[in-house]
Amino acid sequence: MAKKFYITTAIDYVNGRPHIGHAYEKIITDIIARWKRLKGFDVYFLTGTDENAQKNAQAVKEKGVKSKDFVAKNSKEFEKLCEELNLSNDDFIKTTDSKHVKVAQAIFKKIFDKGDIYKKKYSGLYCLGCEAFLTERDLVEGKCPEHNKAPKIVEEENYFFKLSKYEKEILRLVSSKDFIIPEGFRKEIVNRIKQDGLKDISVSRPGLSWGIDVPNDKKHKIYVWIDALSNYISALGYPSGVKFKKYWPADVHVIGKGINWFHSVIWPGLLISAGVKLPKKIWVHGYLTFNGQKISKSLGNAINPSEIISKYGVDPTRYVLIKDIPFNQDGDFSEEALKDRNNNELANDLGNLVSRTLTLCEKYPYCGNDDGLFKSLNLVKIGNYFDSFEIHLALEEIWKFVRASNKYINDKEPWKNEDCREVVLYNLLEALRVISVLLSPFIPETCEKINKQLGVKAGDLKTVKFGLVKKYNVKREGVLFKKI
RNA sequence: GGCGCUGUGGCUUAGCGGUUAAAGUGUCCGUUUCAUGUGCGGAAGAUCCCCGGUUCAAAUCCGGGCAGCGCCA
Repeated sequence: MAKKFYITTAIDYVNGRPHIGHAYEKIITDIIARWKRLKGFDVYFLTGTDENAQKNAQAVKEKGVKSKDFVAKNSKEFEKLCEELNLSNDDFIKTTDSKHVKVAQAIFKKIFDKGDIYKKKYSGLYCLGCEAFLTERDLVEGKCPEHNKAPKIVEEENYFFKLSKYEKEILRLVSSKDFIIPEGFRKEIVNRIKQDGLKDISVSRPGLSWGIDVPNDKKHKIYVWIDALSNYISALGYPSGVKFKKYWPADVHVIGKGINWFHSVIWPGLLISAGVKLPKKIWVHGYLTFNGQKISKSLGNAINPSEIISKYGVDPTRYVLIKDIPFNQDGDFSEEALKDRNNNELANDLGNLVSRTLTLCEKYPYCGNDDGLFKSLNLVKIGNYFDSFEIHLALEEIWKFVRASNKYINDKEPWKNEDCREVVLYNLLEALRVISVLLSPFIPETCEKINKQLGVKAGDLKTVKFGLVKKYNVKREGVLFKKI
């Protein structure tokens, strides 16, 4: 039986439309999911939307629309984005789904029954924008620096989770080198726990009209931790669902650096208390800038990925978002970079390679043995890069083989060199077939087109070797990438 | 303020203790036509942020700065 692999993205707030940062996280997750499928894993890939956040209620208030309509409409945008990005996700969870509501409450109850949730009065400065209590030190001139609004003094009675109780276990967990990657984000968490320790956290909010009721206490709503994080198991049908039994624990949670603490500390705390197995890995990625500028609504530079995709195509969009952005850093997205990458790498290197090869193969026969082209394919290196989640380097390593293939045609000159023509053309066809398999996690639509022109079916990783396919049914069909 | 990340040719990235610091892009030159005005070859272009230290040897390790960014429940 195939080994399972469960991978998730964070769920997105639906108080606004998707931007390129959302697209980035979904794409890198999709690439890992597709790669694991190539390796023969039984993959489950989850993404979705967080619809219960207080921010949504605020947005509704500001716009004067019906909350359900607002949330449903925006959530649809995110679902549409998944299709546009050609994601291979197996499910799309919404935290307003009834199955999710039940699980969030079940988790709350489980932790409560264990004695890890208690009621306490709390007074503090509450910022509506942050949906959180702030300390005096956080304020700048008496205002929340992020939202530029004075916080209100609020006294609340809240439910608290005994996170402090699990400090030792959590510290041990995050100290493991495999749990949080890249290393820098792991250090951040470890140092913070060692330095400040863990305090109990509030897991409810009173008097809200929006969100999931605390079990047996309708005056309170479940706060974001338990609500949002439990999507990863509610989607699988916790506690008794077939999928839950099969796929949990998650192999990787893919998240942005802003929510590392919640996933690496609070989520494990909740799971330990609830007696649920822990996820194996948290993969933290950086943020995107657009033309070198931070993406924000106030700057008005939030870029709509749908527009980019419809303008340039899904694969150039996927490609450029991966190629330039390293594993442990922030990255920049610009249409200029997309244009350069599209023209130079996708169209000239890959598109032209396919085009010149197929033209020759339609004219001349091909067959023979490996004559050295495959030496430039380092599959081990590619695999290692994937294993360490350095997918931009994996892509670069695959590209070396694309370039080597172009050089190979030049050197061998099969159009005039009859002696080696048959063998060279066969080597090229095999190279294209293999390239198509290896690139399929990154640019799946293009690889389907290549397969179609070669007359082969999509292969898995076992098919990445010379000489596997003997007969091709070559049919050239237009260009793969238009120049921009 | 505490903690952390990043700083390599014009640009985007590799390298992370050991030959003349690598690749792509951009610029310039040459060359080819099977191919999408594509490909291939070559040239110019780097005080590897700064200052110290460790070492036979440092872009790479350590300390201290500077700059950009992030996290602080």
